[in-house]
Amino acid sequence: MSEPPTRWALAEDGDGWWHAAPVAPAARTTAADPAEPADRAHPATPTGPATPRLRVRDPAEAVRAAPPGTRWVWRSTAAVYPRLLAAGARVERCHDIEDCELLLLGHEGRSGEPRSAAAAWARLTGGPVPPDPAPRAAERGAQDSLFEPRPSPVPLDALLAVHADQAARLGATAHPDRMRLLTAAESAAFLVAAEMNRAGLPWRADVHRALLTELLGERYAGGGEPRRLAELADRISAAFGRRVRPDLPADVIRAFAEAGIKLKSTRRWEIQGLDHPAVEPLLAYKKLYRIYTAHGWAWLADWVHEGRFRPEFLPAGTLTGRWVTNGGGALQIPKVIRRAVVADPGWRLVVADADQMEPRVLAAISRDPAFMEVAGRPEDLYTAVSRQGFSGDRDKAKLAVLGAVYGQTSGDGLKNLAALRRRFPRAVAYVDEAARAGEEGRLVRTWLGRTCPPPAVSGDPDEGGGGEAGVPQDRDDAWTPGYASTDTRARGRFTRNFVVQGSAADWALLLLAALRQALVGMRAELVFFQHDEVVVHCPAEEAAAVAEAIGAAGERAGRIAFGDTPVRFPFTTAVVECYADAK
DNA sequence: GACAGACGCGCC
DNA sequence: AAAGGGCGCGTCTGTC
Repeated sequence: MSEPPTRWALAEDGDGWWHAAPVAPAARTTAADPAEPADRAHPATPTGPATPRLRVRDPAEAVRAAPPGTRWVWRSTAAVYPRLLAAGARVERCHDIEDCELLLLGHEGRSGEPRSAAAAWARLTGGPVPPDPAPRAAERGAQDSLFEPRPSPVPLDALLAVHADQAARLGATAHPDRMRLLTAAESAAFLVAAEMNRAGLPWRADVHRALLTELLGERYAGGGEPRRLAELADRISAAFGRRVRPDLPADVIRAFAEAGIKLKSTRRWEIQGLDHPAVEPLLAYKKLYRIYTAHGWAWLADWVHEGRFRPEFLPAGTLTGRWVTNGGGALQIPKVIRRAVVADPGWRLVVADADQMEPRVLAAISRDPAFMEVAGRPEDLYTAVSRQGFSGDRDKAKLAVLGAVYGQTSGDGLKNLAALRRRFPRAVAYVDEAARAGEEGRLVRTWLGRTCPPPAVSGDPDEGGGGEAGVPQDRDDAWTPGYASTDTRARGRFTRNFVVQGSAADWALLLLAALRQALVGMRAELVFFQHDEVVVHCPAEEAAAVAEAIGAAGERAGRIAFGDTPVRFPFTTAVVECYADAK
């Protein structure tokens, strides 16, 4: 495909009519899906009165009228695409105006400004800029958006103008090709999310219920905690010699204090070393209580219907570009509960986990020759690192790498970090520089150009805020011996991690886009995505091809995102009937 | 009763 | 052994 795809714009007018028209080539924001080179700028072709325009009741009609492969320019994929899917109108690619606006505003250092299409249009025309509608509350189980405030409609011509403006602004970014790739990939991710929301994750409520009874015991008719939780609570009380409510941290701390043990909190790691008879039942209680409240019977009733768990996936939900889900805690499903995720009869789950994704991404973005070489070997990355100055100790090597990525400040990690720095100076310097940028109030970007917003303005406004770089602050915490305040150092840890976690998220978007494309023509469906892991539900006979496609998509994503590097992006892949069997 | 923030813990 | 990144979400707790 050398010809860039046709672009059409689609807009709703507020009276139930949809308007569609081709986009003049000069206005293309471009680029690409991961598969294709960025659309190049075209000579201006004015959209004259001769341009065909569609006015239809059903947007799916417009999709069917346009050439296959058209890139759809619309306000918001999440607002439009579910309806198209329901009408059987899948699209291949899109340009999500409001997501692109968010990315551009961030890149331009204007992250606080409203990102709606209406706001973008207002900025373009000098009108009053409407604030963004409040992020909608999770509507548990609700299927209708009847009572949501509807965003003001943006006429087709306004949409076209905003699109043209975005094309120009993309061209003015630090790395236009990367930024175009990012917007295209994230637009594709919104398509994937809508399709995943529709498909749902296969979920066996009967298996889940049996699991709950096995773990937690029967529920009593009168309500209250299930049997095993009640028994554990009794044992805890017995150990303290009085009634203690294990789900009340204050009560637990008081009870330990009465036993002569001072605690700062009731976190597991603080409790588990203690010598007290309540420790064992208390830890067991915490674990089960968590399952009971977060993924118990109530959760099942709320979230699983007709054999599917349907969380609402939301790409770009975090600052770093990771996804979040709205409701259902889909990205925190405890491992033990995954027993309930079972493929349909005759179908399989292909579960693929990218191996040590973040260190590999650090290798690629830092261009550290030694680290890239290590990340290109066909073996476990930490094992490979451990041969480089860690005398084969994989755990130490892993700790050092994670310490570098997360900003470890103490413990043995620091010593290991020094060894890492000697062997892979450029890689460590890359994250160190990101941390310094954060401490000095500068902005950092991911490889493709997603930009971290400046620090929140709450509290002292003198921190970071407006790019007064170069002066590490030292205020409000005399107790720390360091050169910078707690907040400043926290900011440094955030920006340090941002460049790695965010660039990994960049890669994951490309992975999803490439995989989605590879699955066209198969019955296989993407049903789950969690940062570095995908789950595809497919007929058993497609499983091998799907596994192959995932591996290819990962390598392709690495090549498209980071260019030609030796870094590999392998997966651990399992073809299973039950999700719990994948690990 | 509604709301906000802290806590604690699940996942990556 | 101890404390570093990103989240969602349920519960508790204090406040209005």
